[in-house]
Amino acid sequence: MAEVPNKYEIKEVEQKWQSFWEDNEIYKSKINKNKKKYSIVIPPPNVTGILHIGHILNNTIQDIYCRWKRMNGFEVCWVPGTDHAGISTQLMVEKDLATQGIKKEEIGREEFVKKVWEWKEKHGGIILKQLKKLGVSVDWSKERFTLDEGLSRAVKEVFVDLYRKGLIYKGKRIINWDPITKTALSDDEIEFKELKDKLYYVKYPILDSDEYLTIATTRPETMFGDTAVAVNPLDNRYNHLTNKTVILPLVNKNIPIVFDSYVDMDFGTGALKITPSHDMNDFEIGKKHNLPQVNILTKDAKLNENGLEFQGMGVNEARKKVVRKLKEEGYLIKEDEYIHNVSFAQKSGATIEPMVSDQWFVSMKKLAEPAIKVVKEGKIKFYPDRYTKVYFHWMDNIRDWCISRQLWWGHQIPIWYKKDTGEIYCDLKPPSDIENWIQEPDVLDTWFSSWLWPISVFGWENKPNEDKNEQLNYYYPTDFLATASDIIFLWVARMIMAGLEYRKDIPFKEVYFNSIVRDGKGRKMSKTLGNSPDPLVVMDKYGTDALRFTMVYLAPLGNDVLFDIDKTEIGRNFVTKLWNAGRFLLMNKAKIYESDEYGDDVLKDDFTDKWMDSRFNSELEEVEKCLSEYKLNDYTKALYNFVWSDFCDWYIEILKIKIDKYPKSAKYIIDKALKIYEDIVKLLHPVIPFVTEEIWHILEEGRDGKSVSFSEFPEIEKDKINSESEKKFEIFQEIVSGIRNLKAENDIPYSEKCKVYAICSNDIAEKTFDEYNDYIFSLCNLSTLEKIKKLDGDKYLSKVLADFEIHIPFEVNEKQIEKYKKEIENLEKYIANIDKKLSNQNFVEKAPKELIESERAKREEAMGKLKKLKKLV
RNA sequence: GGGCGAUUAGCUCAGUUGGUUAGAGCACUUCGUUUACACCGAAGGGGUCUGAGGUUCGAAUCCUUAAUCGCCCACCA
Repeated sequence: MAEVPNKYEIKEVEQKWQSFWEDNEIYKSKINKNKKKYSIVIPPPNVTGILHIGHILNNTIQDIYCRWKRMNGFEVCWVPGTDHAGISTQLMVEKDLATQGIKKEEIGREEFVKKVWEWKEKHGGIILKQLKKLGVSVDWSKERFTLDEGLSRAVKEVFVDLYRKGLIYKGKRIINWDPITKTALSDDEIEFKELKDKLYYVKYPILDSDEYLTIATTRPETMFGDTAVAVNPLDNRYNHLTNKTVILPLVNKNIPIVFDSYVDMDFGTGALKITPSHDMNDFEIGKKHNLPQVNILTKDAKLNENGLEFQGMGVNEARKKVVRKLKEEGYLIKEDEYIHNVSFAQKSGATIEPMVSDQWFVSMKKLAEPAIKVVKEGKIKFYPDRYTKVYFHWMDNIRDWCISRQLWWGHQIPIWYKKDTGEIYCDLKPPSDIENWIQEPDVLDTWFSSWLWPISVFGWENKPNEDKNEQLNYYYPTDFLATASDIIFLWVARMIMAGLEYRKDIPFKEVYFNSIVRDGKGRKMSKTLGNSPDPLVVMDKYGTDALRFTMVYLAPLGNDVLFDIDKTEIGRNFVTKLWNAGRFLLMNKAKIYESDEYGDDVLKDDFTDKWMDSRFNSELEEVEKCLSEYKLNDYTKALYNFVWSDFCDWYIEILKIKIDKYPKSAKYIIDKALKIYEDIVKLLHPVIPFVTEEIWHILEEGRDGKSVSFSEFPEIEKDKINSESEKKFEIFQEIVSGIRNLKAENDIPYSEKCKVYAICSNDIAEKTFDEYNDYIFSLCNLSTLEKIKKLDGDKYLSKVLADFEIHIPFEVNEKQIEKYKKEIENLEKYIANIDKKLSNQNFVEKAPKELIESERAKREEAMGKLKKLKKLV
């Protein structure tokens, strides 16, 4: 038998098993047609990112399912990998080069991309090493990267295919321009922030008239791009301005007044300046009225040659100067304080400038239709369910997806323009006479590779031959996706569309949106606040199992988790408790096995064993239910309570008495307990893999080279669930707690052995008492425990329970009398309440019979108690 | 502006289809170092469920409404 170490050496043990799992590649998955498969693809983190606390929860959830399914005999395949994260990575490298005084334009595209790859080799993949420490049971042999050869090929396949189907087009549109990274962004990559600004009222002179038309704007500096002023056709103030023209101040250009119902009469002056090149709505109005577009900004958001003397100024500087000039020339009427929303780039933080430019788009409507259908039909389920609504709302109003990015790091678009004719060529391979062509310089949005992830990771390089791709046919569709809810549109929805378009099948069956992790005060984790704990530090301090357990324990489905480092104590303490329970059982086993005084006098399963069998199987039922319904924190909570309270506080405590009392049966008693313990360890393995692996190996010799993660998950034995055993045990607990309580209330130390008389109130109490009075005696530390029919004399401390009266011979004190009185008062209130119900005609007529019966029973019980209590006062 | 979620003990949260004297963990109080565990054990105090209406024999639970907090979508210059 393996030696039982005293202390659980967290770091050492976790390190040992992590290496064992990895070195032996035990989680490598092979196609096995005889087994049901269970596959998951990891949400690929940024290749240069580092592990943060949110990753812990997300990956632990996936790991729980992989380990659980594996123990249930599934062929489990969890594919890891990373994302090239176009914008973030390019920004990072640009910044790094800047410290060396190098600008990317100086070294050119090819050299720059080389530098990014070097950066990726040097700094990339750290996050995967960190995930290894977390104990994720992924198949490392299948690791992929969104820019590796195979995935790049898949991206091209899809681009070319969509282009040929007419679903990808190039268009001059107004897009979100990020002046820092100098690229277009999709609508989903920007966010709005409330800003305190000014609303300026500027008058535009009306041609051939003394009149002015006053407009209100927050962006006077864009006036150089104005090509009209719009008013509402129903606005009586401006009826007379039909076919009139205004003179654009400073520029002295004539622009028309147009009438459009879009204009809100109640806002500002009811007159709106129209800048089609630099405002989303103005762009639409401009198109409707055939207005020209005048671009006034350079790619880094400075005024261009159209900006007169303001050319070369940044937007903010230009605004100040333009306002000053307008004031000087008498065009500025007033300025008001104004709070409005301004859009920013999520990644770079730049203020977005809407600009008109040539970009590539995916036409989404047609792709969205089947993707809406599968969710409607319940083929894909979201947890929590409310995200289906969010999904439908976005999908029903889907807009075309701007996929071109003016970056260098990413998949360059497989489009070539003929130098002389401008003819467009689109294919996987460049044209043969490449010298006559120029490739589109733009790269694709990072999500254009991510949306293929569940397909492409299985080796979908060669679409035409996909039928022969065994991996894909076996593992696709995947079974489960765990991700954060903020990428439901960016990623989840698009994967569904891509899956249906390219595999004619959903990419996953169930989507779990895990909680957002916040700090203890409910604030978002952020670098600037410095409130984001480093998971590696936490793992170091408390152990990886502890962190995993705590995160899941605290994270309810659909709500945020408030996480503090200190809270990891929950998991750490639990792991220690589990460990110590095992240590205790094994120590006893060692003692018993080396002595021969323990014979065959076997005490077959007694009431505690029957109770434990029943409880364990109910617990197992609960565990399966929680896991299949994705109630992960209930899964951990159920086991936490079961292990701590039922198994340790009651079962093991009684076991101590049992082996003392029946030494000859000790072997049987300990083995029985160890069997339950081993099953508990298995139930906990999915969430705390390290400690359970260690325990499993200590429990039995000869498990070298094996892993608990491939052992069988316990099966429910329904016939062992027995409500009578549980009821009896509850009555037993009632009297034990009652006596302890009575002692404690009266300052009788637990160590002081005292005398207790018990009167049983019913048959089942009588039976329970007779059978188990030895245990009651020991657990309460008594000198005598006697069953009586009637009490003699009146010098007792007493307690009336549901099934028992207990009495300790003692001088009665005032304090105790007060207690009785208070309890009598409570009982009277309680009974009055029931009487009120029972005397209510409506209740008696309408309530279900069982309920009325149970109310009557409750009343009777309370009355009994009351009578007995009254005797004591 | 539209939608969603939350509001239960000092704190963090459970509470299934309306029917329990409303639960847990942490914190707190008292007792306890009895040979698994002080990262422990035993016992205890503490809430009428954000406010106001309503439905019902019966509401923490259903409806209406208000307030507060949070999130998502839209982006009226």
